[in-house]
Amino acid sequence: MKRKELSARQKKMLVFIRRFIERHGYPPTIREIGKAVGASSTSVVNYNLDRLADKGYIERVPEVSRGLRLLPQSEADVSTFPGTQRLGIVPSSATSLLQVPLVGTIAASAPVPTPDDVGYYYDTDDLIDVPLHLLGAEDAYDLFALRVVGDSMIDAMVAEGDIVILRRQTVAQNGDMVAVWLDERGETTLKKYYQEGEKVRLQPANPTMQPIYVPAEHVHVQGRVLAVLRRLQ
Amino acid sequence: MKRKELSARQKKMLVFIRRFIERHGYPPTIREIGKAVGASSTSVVNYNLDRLADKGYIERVPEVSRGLRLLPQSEADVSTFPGTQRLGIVPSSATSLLQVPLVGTIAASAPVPTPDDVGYYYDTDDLIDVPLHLLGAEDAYDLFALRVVGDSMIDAMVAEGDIVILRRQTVAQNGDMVAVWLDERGETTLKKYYQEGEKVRLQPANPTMQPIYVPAEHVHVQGRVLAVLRRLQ
DNA sequence: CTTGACACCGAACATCAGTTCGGTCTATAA
DNA sequence: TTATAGACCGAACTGATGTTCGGTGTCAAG
Repeated sequence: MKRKELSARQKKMLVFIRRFIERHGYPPTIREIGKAVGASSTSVVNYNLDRLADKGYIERVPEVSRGLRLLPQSEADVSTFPGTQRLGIVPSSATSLLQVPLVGTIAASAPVPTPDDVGYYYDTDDLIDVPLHLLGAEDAYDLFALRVVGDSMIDAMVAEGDIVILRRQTVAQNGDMVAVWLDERGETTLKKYYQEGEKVRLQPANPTMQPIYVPAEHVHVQGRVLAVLRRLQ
Repeated sequence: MKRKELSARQKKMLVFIRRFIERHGYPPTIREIGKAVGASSTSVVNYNLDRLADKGYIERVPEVSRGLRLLPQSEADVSTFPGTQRLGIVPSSATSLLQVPLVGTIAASAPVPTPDDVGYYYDTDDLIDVPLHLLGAEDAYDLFALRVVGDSMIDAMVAEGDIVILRRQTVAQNGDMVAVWLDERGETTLKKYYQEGEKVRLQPANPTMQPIYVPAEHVHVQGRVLAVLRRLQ
């Protein structure tokens, strides 16, 4: 995600999107954007939205109407985080935290709770405060937290009782720490992910421990680990 | 515009909408709401959205997909929706966040920096945001943070780059996780502390590893570990 | 018992809105 | 010159999404 220069039209679009969300509380449609910036075709807007996504300014959700979200542009620009803009809250990056729903537990013997996109999170009332700095430049969507049960994650340097913050995703980049379900073993584990041809190398975070190799079709990424919180005593 | 008398379903819907916006950056569709709250028909959702609008909780925009807007609620009202306050973004003026000075690094080969080494805490401009829930009911005095360098804390389940939050103290209770300076070895380590007669048993957090025993006079407690923060990627 | 308000259901319906594709224009490189 | 890539255009296509409407069940008032 490179933050490259924007064309005049792309800048206009970005400003319009930001204003629109502030005013309405929901993002504009492609046609609304097109009308605002004087694009004569929806495909032009679609095209430039993809460019904005390429350059890391926005994120798109395919086949979802108004499926746009602004990504934070700098550590100082937390005002683009969801929710803040509409309520006029402008926290400085150094002083804001996010509340992430604690949706269950993670253990070697059980799959990660896979909350359906709707119909799950909303009734959890257990929220974990997470400082934004722990989430890096990530956008703050699709985050959830799990409490570690048992000592089975020790080779990931994760202890019983730790809370892991994950982002729900089904694909991983090499080097990502991910929660994966291994259907052959009936096992959930936290490992670093490396695609190597037909196989996936799953590398424990503990450098003294050995990786395992699993056929790619039997590795189901459940989410990427963004942070681990441990409270002692 | 009354602000009361929400049915169970309407409450659920409201909570869901807030969460959804927080996570996605745009409001849900009628069907997404329906699925979440178990309404079998879109018309039911439509109906209850109108009720929520009547009661002043939301605003609707006709014939616009995801045309929902949450209306600001009074503090009292917001607090009746556990965890939804401020849509996840909490200013630090709330007492839920503490700023702890990052005073240096911790490595096996070096003593823990003392305040004398780094000047007075408040001169440091590197402050770590720590949610209070990670610190328990502790008093917030004499806290400091260290960044872990090297893999030497692996047996404490602490990885390179982790940030440990400590409280400055020179005595420890049995079972406390502490940072100790072992003068015989010229080494700093993180272990669980157990006084056993003339000796101290220092137990690694990793249950598969063996404790070490050190004469009490050669164990110098530097501080007690309250929390560990790990950010990945 | 009848009535009416209320909440809900199911199924259509119309249109809103993202996607795709063939094509044009322009600047730059070969 | 020709070739290529980026930006743009217009139209069609398909799925997503808000709306409407006839109907059911419940409950309390009359």
